[in-house]
Amino acid sequence: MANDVSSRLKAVRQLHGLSQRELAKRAGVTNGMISLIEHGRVSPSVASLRKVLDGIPMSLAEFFTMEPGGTPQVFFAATELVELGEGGLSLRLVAAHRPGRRLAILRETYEPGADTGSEMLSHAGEEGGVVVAGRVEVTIAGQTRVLGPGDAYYFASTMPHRFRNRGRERCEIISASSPPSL
Amino acid sequence: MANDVSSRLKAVRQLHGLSQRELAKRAGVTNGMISLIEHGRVSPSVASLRKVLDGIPMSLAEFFTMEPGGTPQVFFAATELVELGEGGLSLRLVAAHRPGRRLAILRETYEPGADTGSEMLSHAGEEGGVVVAGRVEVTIAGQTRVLGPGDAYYFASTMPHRFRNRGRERCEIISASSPPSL
DNA sequence: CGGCATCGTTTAATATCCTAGACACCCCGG
DNA sequence: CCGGGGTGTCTAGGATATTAAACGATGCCG
Repeated sequence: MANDVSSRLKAVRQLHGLSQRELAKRAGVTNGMISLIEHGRVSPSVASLRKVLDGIPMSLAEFFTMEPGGTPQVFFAATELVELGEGGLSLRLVAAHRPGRRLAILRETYEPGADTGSEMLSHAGEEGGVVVAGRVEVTIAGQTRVLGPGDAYYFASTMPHRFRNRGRERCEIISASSPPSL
Repeated sequence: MANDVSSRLKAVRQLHGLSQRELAKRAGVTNGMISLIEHGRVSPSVASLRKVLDGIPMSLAEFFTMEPGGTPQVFFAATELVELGEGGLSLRLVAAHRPGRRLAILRETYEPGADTGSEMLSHAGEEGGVVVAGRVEVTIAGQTRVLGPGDAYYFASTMPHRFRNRGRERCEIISASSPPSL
């Protein structure tokens, strides 16, 4: 019910504090049309919807991607220990209890010798991160590099990848992936 | 050129190895309509486009989000200084030069007194982050909290939000948002 | 109370989309 | 040479979206 164009548009318009007429004027369409759309009495053409969203402004991608009034909660989120890894690898997931999220944000801690495993990881989506402390050896699609504090990485998760701490001090990374791989 | 519905649909259809007629049959529309859309001679209604995409199948969000012909590269990414903020706020974006990414990963530094501004931010998508150093006052949809090292947050970006460093030391956050707000 | 502003809704006429069906083309097998 | 099956394109007419303008409801001020 909150997944169709009508509800989304109404939600988005009200969130930006615009009246039907005001939005219509900015978008260069009529107020009546906005009323009809928001009531689901018509299904606007993509061209019209784009014009309307330009008045907000918001892209079509944003519009269809956004979480419609669903349950957009506020979180001062806890980080939850997720698990695993052959010794010395610990992952803490931000907002783990929130299913349906678009993002997985992780605090990864690699003790000396920790390793994501000898067989390369590969999954859908994209991911990236920033090294906060220590050093880590990153291998992506055959290329290997050692990253230190302040260094960053970003890649399509379909590329085979592996992380190892070959140094002597603990390494910490903040990473994110979308869609969530955890 | 590759940003309108016509090019996107054609790309997506061919990527799935479907002819206009075959897609039309699966979607329950006519082949002529698909031809018209792919030529930009009409701008389909959202309802029609949804029906067409159901035949792929693909959601509207995916359709408008996807990078047509994108080449997802591997990155040991540089962080690029983005700008701004009333004094003392600096943002470093990971893989800034990669358009069409699904994620924006930021290294945010708040000098004492730095502030995202008195008028609340609000946009599509979701975002979250982890505080790496210092303290920051976060206000989301009316609720205010002070977060320190190791604390995390996560929320729908449509909620009005604001970040301020009211302490005496520099604060650093690693954050991520999807779809990218920068 | 009346007057004036805003709001969202509705209606008749017009512009646009969408369908059904024909058309032109190409390739392969008779 | 003439079918048959595939492709994408085009046109006429019915279906639907969109406009322009009127309507009723609310709130505020004199």
